[in-house]
Amino acid sequence: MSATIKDVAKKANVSYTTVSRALNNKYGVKKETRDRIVKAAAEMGYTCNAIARGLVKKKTNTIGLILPDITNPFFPEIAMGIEDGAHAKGYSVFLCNTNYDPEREAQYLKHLAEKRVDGIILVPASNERSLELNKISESGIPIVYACSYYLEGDRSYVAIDDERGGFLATRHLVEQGYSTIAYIGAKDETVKKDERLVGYKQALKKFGIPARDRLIYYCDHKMKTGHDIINKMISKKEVPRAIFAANDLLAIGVIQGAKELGLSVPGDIAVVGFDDIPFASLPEIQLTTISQPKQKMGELSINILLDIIFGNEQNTRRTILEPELVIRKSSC
Amino acid sequence: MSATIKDVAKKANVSYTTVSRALNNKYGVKKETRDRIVKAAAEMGYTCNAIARGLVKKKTNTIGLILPDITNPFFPEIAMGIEDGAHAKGYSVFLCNTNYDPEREAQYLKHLAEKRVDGIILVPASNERSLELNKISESGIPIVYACSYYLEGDRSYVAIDDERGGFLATRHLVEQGYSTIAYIGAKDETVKKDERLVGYKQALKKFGIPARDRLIYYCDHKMKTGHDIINKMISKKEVPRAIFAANDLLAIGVIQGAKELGLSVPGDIAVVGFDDIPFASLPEIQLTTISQPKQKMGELSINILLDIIFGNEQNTRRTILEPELVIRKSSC
DNA sequence: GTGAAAGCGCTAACAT
DNA sequence: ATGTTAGCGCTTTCAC
Repeated sequence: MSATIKDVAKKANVSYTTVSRALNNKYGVKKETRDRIVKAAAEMGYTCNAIARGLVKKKTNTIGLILPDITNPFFPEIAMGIEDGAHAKGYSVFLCNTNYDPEREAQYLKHLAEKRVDGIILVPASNERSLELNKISESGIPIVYACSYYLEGDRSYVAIDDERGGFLATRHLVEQGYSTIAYIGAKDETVKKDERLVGYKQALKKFGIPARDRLIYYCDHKMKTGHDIINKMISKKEVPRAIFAANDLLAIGVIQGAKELGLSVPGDIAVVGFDDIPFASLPEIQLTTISQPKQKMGELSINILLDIIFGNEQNTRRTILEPELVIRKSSC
Repeated sequence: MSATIKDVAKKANVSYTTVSRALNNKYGVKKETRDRIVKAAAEMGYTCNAIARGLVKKKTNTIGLILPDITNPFFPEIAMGIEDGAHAKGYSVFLCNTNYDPEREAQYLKHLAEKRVDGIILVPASNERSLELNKISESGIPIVYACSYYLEGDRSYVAIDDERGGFLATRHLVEQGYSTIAYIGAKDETVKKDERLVGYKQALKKFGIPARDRLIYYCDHKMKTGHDIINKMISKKEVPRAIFAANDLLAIGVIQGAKELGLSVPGDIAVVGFDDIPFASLPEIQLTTISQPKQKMGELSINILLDIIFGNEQNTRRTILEPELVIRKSSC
């Protein structure tokens, strides 16, 4: 189909080794020859075959980015930072959207391994450590975990202190005078506890407020879920005075549902979210939330991964960033 | 590093061709032998090298997705549909974020060609037809254009009728009794006119309202820009009674800016957007907008591309979807 | 400064 | 039903 290095060689009257050298700007090619080769290549519309190169160099200049849900505005911010950093160093990135499905995550890991990516940035779908993940780790493909961390093993990660975030959010609500504070967040029955929930409980404990199970709602991460939960609370006549939602989408869903039910926020119910997605700051929403440095997390993830790939790093670099409470109207 | 087909062959006491056959479920391998091979492969943690396979098959099971800005919630919806469809058929997708930079788009096209992707879905950064694009077209890599179309050439595309959308938006504002209607949208001095602007002018003309240049603002696609534009209007004392913004992010920025300035929407100024991103429907925003069938566009794009790749299609399939006016409070 | 030859890990004829 | 051989398009020794 498209011209190969041999075609160019023929046209320029040199061996194809020389073409390779010339096109890769290596030493030992006379300027004159090089020019002739470059010209010939351009005329033929030669495009280097990165697949063939990858096969011999055992390096594809490609990484994989596995994340749960690209339609949650939190993730595009991170993905953008990663893609940007990767592109700047000549790397391409495979986008893998797991939809929070561990099985699908495992499939992606397998595919990425087959495609011989140079590294993977993984925002896990769950806290379960899949078999596939173990295989990848053994295979030697560097993985950087983003937005999540495990303390065991020799993993590199970039995350924020979720527990601290949960604590800050809850403390803020307590300080606003609330004592009936509900928590809604993703269910996670596996090894690692949900750190945000841990922070929530910690704050309650610190202020002498008993943590009640009926105030804790496990759910998924969608806006509609937040909306539905507040409706459920109403129908059960169990509407708390304040809610800490483990992500902004849930929180915005709660606000939406509340307003539809004629409840005022924060008048009837105070809401705090988590993430600080761009829409949280809209004047119409004004969501108090725990801010994550999204861009920085993206940049750090890719930089660390590339460091590992280039061998500048041991395969373990752990970074935990500080969450920040951003106070807006939804809680005051 | 990782085991190859030859290693497996040695372990299973067969030739490596047989291993290839067995692992690819081809005919002509005794069940017994196959089982032995599969077992050996599993024990050695063999992972097929898709790079090597790609080299011989001239097929990578990989596509490229080039889009302008993944942080604009319009695009993740489309990207999700595409990624989903691709994954279902065993394809991986490269995410390429151009940030509306045609030069960067050209770079991506080149990289994707080098990586020998089987096809490309392109949401163009501009209406300019780059040299790189011509090269790709010639090279035979199938391209499906999404959210944008050109009538010349033999291109496949999936888009909505932007002109019709612009018309619907503007007509709606006219019907609400407005006659001073501003347009804000991306600047596009190139070949193809901005169809949404064309629709805007068409509607004005139809209702006998003169189109005034000073009511037309060219800008980028960011929320902050909408915010800034309304401020600029105020300081020039040129605030129109209604604004048609060519995308929702701009529109939401306008609403945000207006509220900050103490203007009520739609009381002082009516706003209509374009895209119908998920946040447009929030009770706090209630943005009247032109809805694009995002998920459908994503699905169609990938299906058409795969059809072309599989050879079920000639390399030209054009789909133009209907935009739909969604009336909410920002305009009434 | 340039060329010849080997080989990356796989698939696809062509044998047997 | 299995093995042999020849590449895919490139980089990388090792010669000259």
